[in-house]
Amino acid sequence: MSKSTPTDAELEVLNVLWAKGPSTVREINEMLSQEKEVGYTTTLKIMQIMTAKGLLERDESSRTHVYKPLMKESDTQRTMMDKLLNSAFGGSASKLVMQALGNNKTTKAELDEIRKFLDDQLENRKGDRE
Amino acid sequence: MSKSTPTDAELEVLNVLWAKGPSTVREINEMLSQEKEVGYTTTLKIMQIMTAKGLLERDESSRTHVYKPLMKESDTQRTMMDKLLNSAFGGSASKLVMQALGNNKTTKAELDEIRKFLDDQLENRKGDRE
DNA sequence: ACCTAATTACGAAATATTTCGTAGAACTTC
DNA sequence: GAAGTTCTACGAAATATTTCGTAATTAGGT
Repeated sequence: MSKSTPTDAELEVLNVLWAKGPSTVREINEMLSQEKEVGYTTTLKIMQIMTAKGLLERDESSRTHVYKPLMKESDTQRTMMDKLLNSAFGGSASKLVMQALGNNKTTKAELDEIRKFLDDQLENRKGDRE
Repeated sequence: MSKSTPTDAELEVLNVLWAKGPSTVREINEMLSQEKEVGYTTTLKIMQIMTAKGLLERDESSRTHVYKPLMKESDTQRTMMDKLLNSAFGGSASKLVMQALGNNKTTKAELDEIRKFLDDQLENRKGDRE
């Protein structure tokens, strides 16, 4: 049983929900409209499908339904990462990480942060099998 | 102009080509068949489409055509990384990296390798704006 | 009550992707 | 050179995703 990743349109909806918290279709559609042309019923339909799939849950107590995501952002990120890792990087996390940091305009602050994180990780492995 | 990412089926073909070098449809199909059921003409069609899209080039000098990728593996990895970065991580490479390394069973050897890489990166930024 | 605006439900078209069958050409073998 | 095998071309079905129009319902204002 491996989790499925949301489609592109679904992910856009999720991003708004994770950022703003539970929202109505209109609220989501207004956010998305700032980025691109998208009809109200298009957003509605996507969200209805997501609800049917179990990606969202909705509160129908008022006429205007309020939706919220059923998965945590970090879990979804992990699932999508794993997919990319296996499909494009042969499962090698180090290759992926180096690609992510390589030519990119990652800031020094970010690099420092990652290094700190890495030191922690290494620390926590004291005693592991090498 | 932002590059487009290959579809799942296309990526599977590319992975074989990057690993094995220029190959025939039969060779690709045999590799893919080790992983999953897939008909010969299915693989053929995918590769024909990829050629039409400019993802592959083929040598037709012999009856059995020989295909090779037109993009480097690393460029494709980067394009796919960027897409994931922007669609699921709000553009934050550090979040992505930490997600990749976090709960994962990344080996100590890999972590060491990444740290080395990171030190190089930081070294190369001496004199950058902080 | 009537009109208008907002909302949901639903079907279906449009697009993208994946799969495969069939036909015909090119090569092999006997 | 006939029969069988391997290959490409092509169309089309199957599936997945995205988009939107229309109809019905509800709420609010006048």
